[in-house]
Amino acid sequence: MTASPLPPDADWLRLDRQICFSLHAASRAFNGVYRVILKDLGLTYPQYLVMLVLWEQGDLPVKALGEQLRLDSGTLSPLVKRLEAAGLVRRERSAEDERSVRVHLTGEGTALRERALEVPRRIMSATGFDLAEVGELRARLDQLTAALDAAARTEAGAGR
Amino acid sequence: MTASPLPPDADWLRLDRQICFSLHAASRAFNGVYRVILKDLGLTYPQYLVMLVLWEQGDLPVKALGEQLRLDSGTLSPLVKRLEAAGLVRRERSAEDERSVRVHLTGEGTALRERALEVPRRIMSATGFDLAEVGELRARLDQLTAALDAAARTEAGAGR
DNA sequence: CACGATTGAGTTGTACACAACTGAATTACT
DNA sequence: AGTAATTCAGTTGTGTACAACTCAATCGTG
Repeated sequence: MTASPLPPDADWLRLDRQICFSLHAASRAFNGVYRVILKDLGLTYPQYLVMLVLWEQGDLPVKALGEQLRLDSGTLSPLVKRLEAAGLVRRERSAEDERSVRVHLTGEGTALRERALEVPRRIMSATGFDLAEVGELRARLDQLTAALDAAARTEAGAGR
Repeated sequence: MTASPLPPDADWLRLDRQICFSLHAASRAFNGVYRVILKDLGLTYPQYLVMLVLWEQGDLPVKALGEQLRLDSGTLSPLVKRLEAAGLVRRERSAEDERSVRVHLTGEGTALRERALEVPRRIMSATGFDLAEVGELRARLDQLTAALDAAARTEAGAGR
């Protein structure tokens, strides 16, 4: 059947290409700008995220880092090892719970914060957005993430 | 000096953590939902993007695929090879330009489109957004991407 | 026609991201 | 107390991303 060149569903495929491509592209573009700006600091974008959390909240177990950044140990373990190799953090087995590993900032890691302070402004200016627009976009994205996370759990078994 | 616990710049670092984390998380959440839905089709999210372009536009050289998806040959070459290994596409050296490789859909690759038609609706429902909201977000993201791309080129030499 | 520059695909090396797994430590339950 | 279930970090394997590079084919210019 269906020799029609463009079934009605084709419009949906086109739309899907557009939206998922837009998000994918935006994420990679963001990543690219951070890559350029963070090169001076010797950090990658995910490494910068980890450092931001540590600067804000101090030493944390790997587990807590993973919860805040939604990264699992498979991603975080080697990443933190690279930060350690760079001399920015130290890893220490917790005394109370031998399973847990706390990530500590070194002096060098703490000092790097001073140089990182200019990063956000450079990013903001790169987006061309003002504070309100950034806030609005962020709210939208968080809403989207929440919906997608909820759906991911449901979809796992559904769809058949 | 500066024993003050939170310099004014700290607010910017916090904001930066929020916005870049939001985008990062949204992108990964989107990826996660696609991963679940595309598992039935045996495709990853980037592979699905390639198939969408091929379904829409027919056979294309690797170069054209890369331009549309903003992926370079380092990413695309192995990806297309995996699609070929899965029997969905064929690669053929172009006759006119021996440097160029055209990616052709196989019968199996073309047939897969039928099964992919339900993907967009499942994604849409997972987002919890309606058509207008998706369109608005997409416009915002494209605007952001354009600004970031322009800035990336400028920032390369600037910032010093 | 010749030759240097450019182009298209592919390779190499590094760094995420994540599923699936391992192993050790801790907790829960009986 | 003693064992099963859980938790935390780490490892392994696959698949992107992307910079930097190679190599062959093609183009541009003299």
